[in-house]
Amino acid sequence: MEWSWPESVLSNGERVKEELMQGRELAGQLCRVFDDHKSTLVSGGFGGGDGGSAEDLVDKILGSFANTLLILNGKESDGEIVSGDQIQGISSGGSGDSSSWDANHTAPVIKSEDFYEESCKSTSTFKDRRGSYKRRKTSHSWTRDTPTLTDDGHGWRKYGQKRILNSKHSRNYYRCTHKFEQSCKATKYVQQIQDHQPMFRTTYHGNHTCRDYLKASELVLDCTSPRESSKFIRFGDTKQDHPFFSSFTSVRKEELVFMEESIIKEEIPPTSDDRVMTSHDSHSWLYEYLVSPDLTTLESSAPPDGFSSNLYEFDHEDVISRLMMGSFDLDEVLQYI
DNA sequence: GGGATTTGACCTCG
DNA sequence: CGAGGTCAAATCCC
Repeated sequence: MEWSWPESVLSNGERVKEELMQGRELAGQLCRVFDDHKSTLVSGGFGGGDGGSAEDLVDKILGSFANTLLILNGKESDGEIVSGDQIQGISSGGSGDSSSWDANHTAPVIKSEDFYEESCKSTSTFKDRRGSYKRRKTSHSWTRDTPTLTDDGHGWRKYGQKRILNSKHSRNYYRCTHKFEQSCKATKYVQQIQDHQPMFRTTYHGNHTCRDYLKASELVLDCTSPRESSKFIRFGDTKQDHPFFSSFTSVRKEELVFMEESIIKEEIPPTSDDRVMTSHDSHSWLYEYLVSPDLTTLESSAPPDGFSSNLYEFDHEDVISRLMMGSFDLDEVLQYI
């Protein structure tokens, strides 16, 4: 697999590095805040730390990541780099195939009021009219191609199926299980885009504003070691949900093992398309990140038996995608700069 | 019985 | 006007 960073990325490499380094530092601070204020955190209270309140830190961290993505997308020159305070409501930006932001979404920074405008408009006015809704025009969406229907960690309920023009396969529409109880606006639709080698394209819209209690209760934000904790953050669990990251849920080791077993049972033939992160690869990848004790030496940690070494050769879109998923290795990202 | 899925109707927007 | 997105009654399934 061969690829190269866009020129804008290379020229902004230092900025990217800077932003990511800041993000890591802030994440470390945040964990110390959590450590210091575990009891108050449970009751919903956020306390201050040596670098500011947890909320501020979250903002700053998310801001760093968002800025990084903007730089990667060459948006810095447009003056769209934002501070942590501005980051609330950022949804997407970028482009790509296997895991990408909506290409027609040209403005990656939007205000939170814009982001929630859709729900405000669509809820009451036409609620009693069947099939009525506020159709998304410039929706904040991103796609993901997988050879199998993988579990992204969220609960989804199918609410529709539609035959699409010029497409053999119908499109299945899903909404968040907690749409009504928690007013979660996240939706997605899944469509098979290949026949010979089954490939499913999942398009996500909106962010999860819900908390999946079943899964969240199983997750432990272990910040005993800042070193470890900084590499695996579940953004969806922060008090302040973030459109950038909260659509994905981190996956525990046990869940990954279960997922691996599921994949094995399905006996899905491997794909030759190395641009697409297969579910098997992604699971293994996540597993590696969870079990790898060393944040800084991913390259040196040998892949498990049976895994190709080129598992770690991915394009920058995968990096972006995994940034979105809230779990990534900083140094792995930096090696491409 | 309650939650999930199916499916045709309905609505919006390009 | 038609494609795409959503609703909700009917049905299925545990």
